[in-house]
Amino acid sequence: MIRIGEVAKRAGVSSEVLRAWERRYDVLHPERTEGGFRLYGDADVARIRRMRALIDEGMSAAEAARVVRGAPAAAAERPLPLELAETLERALLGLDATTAHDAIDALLGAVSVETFLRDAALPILHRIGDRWAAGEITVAHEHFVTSLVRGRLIGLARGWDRGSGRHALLACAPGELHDMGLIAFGLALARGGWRILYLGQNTPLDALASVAHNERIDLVVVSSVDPARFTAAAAELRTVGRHLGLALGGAGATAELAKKVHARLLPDDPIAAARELAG
Amino acid sequence: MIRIGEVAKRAGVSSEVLRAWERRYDVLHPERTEGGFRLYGDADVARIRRMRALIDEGMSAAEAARVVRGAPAAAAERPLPLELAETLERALLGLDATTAHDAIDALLGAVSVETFLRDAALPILHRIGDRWAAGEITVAHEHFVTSLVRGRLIGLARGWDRGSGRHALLACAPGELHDMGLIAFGLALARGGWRILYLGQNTPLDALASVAHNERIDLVVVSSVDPARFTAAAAELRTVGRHLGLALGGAGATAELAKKVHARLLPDDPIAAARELAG
DNA sequence: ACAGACTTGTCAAGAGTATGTCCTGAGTCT
DNA sequence: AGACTCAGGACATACTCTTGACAAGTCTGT
Repeated sequence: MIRIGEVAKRAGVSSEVLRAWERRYDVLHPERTEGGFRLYGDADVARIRRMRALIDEGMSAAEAARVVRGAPAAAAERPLPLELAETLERALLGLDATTAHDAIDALLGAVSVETFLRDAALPILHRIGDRWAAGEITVAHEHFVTSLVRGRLIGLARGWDRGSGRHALLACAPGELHDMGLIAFGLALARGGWRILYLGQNTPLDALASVAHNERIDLVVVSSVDPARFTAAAAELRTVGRHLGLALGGAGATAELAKKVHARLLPDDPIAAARELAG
Repeated sequence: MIRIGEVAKRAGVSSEVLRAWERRYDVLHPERTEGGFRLYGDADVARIRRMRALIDEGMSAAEAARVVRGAPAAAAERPLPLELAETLERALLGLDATTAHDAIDALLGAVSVETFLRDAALPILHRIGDRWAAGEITVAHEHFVTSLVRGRLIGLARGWDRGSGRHALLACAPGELHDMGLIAFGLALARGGWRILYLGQNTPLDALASVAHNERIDLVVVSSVDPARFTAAAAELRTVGRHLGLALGGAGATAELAKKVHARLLPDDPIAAARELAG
């Protein structure tokens, strides 16, 4: 718990503004010391940053406050409606696009995007992938599911390049086609205030550096589920890592390789990885 | 929700004009703050952009307002607003997702999905593909564009599995990753009354038959831009063609091969192909 | 071709709103 | 003791509001 001056410094606003926001809008409720000094926690700092980002985008302070107030900072995240998730999984396996879309709509209405991704979409994709590997379902099912879910995730990504936060470039390693985790990571990161430039599957790394430079990228994130894809591209990764912020993600990322190419290692879970960077 | 000045900046019109349009035509109904300030949402910005696009094309403000208000006054298919298409292409090449999305919104507001696909999306993808092949742009651009446009197309595909028409299964040949044409074809076919089951990129053919049977598929469409992908899978294609309706599409499809596997040959242009089947 | 009517973007004036900053004197923390 | 914080009123500045008017352009009928 920190006092107002320190918060102001960290969030990049004056302490007068913090007091004004608290007085005028209903966004901040810091605790108090016995003597009456405000004490802010991490969640407060996050809200303040969010306010600032929204205002930088052109929103009025009152409006930004309304938005921030409306999105209770994960304070009381509802649990995932399991029935809906099961409906979704059944619909996907039954090649029933309409029911699947309706279930996704309902899920997104019930819980946050992060929860949807972490507790529904990604586990379902994982299970379906496993069942495909085990020969329990056909490749047709796997393809149908991937295409439908990817479409929805990319739909959620609308606007993730906007804002004033740090700028991340996301790409799958060369040869890597699994991009769901990376998209989910991008969605979670965007909700943490980052701006996303998404290049997707199977991205050759030779073009990254110039793009990253032109677009003023703060962090390049490369993902792969297969360690071999990383090792095959180790030389190029090292080049990127020397000149830019670099992070490796996905099941194929190892601490050893990350160290070798001067990269940060991200946790397997995309949502946790995003939270780690945004926090 | 943003205020009038910000809207004006984003949509490229003066705030006076926005107020005048609201007063004179019945196009805009922004909410108000307690103090009486207008608050606009994203949908409003899109409408304003569309108004502007229509006016730039030569329409009178009143007429543009009627169009935007949703009165389908002129049922005749309008030609594609070239400026918007150019804006879209520039935005895609500039890695500017927000502008690209806005341009797509405006285009879809101005013309039918078929026209958008045939005269804007597919030509742009084609040109960008050519420029990539020629080394004029990096692979990063090509990936960015593909990912963004595929997301929008799949978004348009919502509901294409519904209805009571004939049922088509769409898949790219094994190894084939170019699926934009196939998606565009599916969209056009769906608007012709067909129901679509979409499996997407790189679909092994061995699973098609059982799925097609279970889902009561009337026609299987396999697409590839590379003839080699078809010849490599000729045996399996023949099996499919013997038991089911089969059609081959994409630049890789040849009359010779189609005949050999008992398949129908579709025209190169996805929209023309769909029209041929639906007609 | 031309007067008259309509269309439409722009401007103005005066009042009100929104919001970051400043001020003051007293109190708190280390 | 010195640095920081409190409340909350008061400003200054930048926007926005409404109403009404105006000028340039377009259309109409004669």
